[in-house]
Amino acid sequence: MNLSTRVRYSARLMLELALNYGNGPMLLKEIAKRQDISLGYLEHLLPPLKTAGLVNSTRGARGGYSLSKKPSQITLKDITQAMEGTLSLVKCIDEPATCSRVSSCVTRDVWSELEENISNTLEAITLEELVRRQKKKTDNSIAYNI
Amino acid sequence: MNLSTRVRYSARLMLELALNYGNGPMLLKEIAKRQDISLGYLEHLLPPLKTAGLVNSTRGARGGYSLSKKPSQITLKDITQAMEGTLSLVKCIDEPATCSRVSSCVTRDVWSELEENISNTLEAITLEELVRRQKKKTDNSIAYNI
DNA sequence: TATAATTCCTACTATCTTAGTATGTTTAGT
DNA sequence: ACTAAACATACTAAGATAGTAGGAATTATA
Repeated sequence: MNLSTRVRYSARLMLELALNYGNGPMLLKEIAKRQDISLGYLEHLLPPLKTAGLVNSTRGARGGYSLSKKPSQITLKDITQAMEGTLSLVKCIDEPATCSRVSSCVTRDVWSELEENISNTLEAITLEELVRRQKKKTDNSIAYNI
Repeated sequence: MNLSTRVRYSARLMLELALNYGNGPMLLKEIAKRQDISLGYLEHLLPPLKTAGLVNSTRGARGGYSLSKKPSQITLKDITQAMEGTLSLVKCIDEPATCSRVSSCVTRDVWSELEENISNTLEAITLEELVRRQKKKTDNSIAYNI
């Protein structure tokens, strides 16, 4: 039950885009710097996010990335699903044909319930919420430093 | 976010022990047969379950395994934790020192909340509950076949 | 039109995890 | 003694994961 680096980094990347929302395209290079993630690796994360319709890109000089929806309309579920393809915890849920025990297996049922639970939790967290939290942290930190 | 075979098989193994609860030690060979899991692989799952204090074993001829507590006192959280060592989704929660961003990282906070959620869900499901569900399924299936 | 900055694309690699097999040792009942 | 079982250890094959490298395509700007 480990969260992949792909998903974790994507969440941080999307948070940066959300923080930048409304200010035009943002450079991947800047995101890489702010989040301390290698540019080369970040580049791998964009195609799935684009395919899922979560980000827009502008090519060429002065290009960059931006959210394709308002931060309030993008959830952690969207991001996770974009990166993993599915939220499924066990194969037999998406593809029942792969296991002959499906109809009688109670463990499958509970994994399915857990998955539903996770899905709902992730869906409840929007980028807007993350931005709100991040700003709160930053403000507190500044207040501390005065 | 994939559930390992170790955890899934362990849950099925423990369910069998729960179904057999009160009838003395159960043969791993029989569990292997009933659940269609290779005996050799099942053998790997027992040591962590024993270490976690979830099962007892009797060695030698007429030996086998049995639950070391009542089915109502063993949860899926116990089993998962025994097999994975931790429920942690991301390393920075158990080991904050591994990441310098810990204090300012809001994604860490939400992963932590998700983890808490999963933990609670797993803790709410006991082997007793699984047995209850399994018997219900079996009964329905029998009723169907009459 | 040349240049520079950027996204985009593809291939490669090294490491780790996972699932599984194989082989033998120890223990205890009969 | 024999047999049936748990227990222990080592090995392997396949796949996933995280990451690097190198270049192609696109576009603003001078």
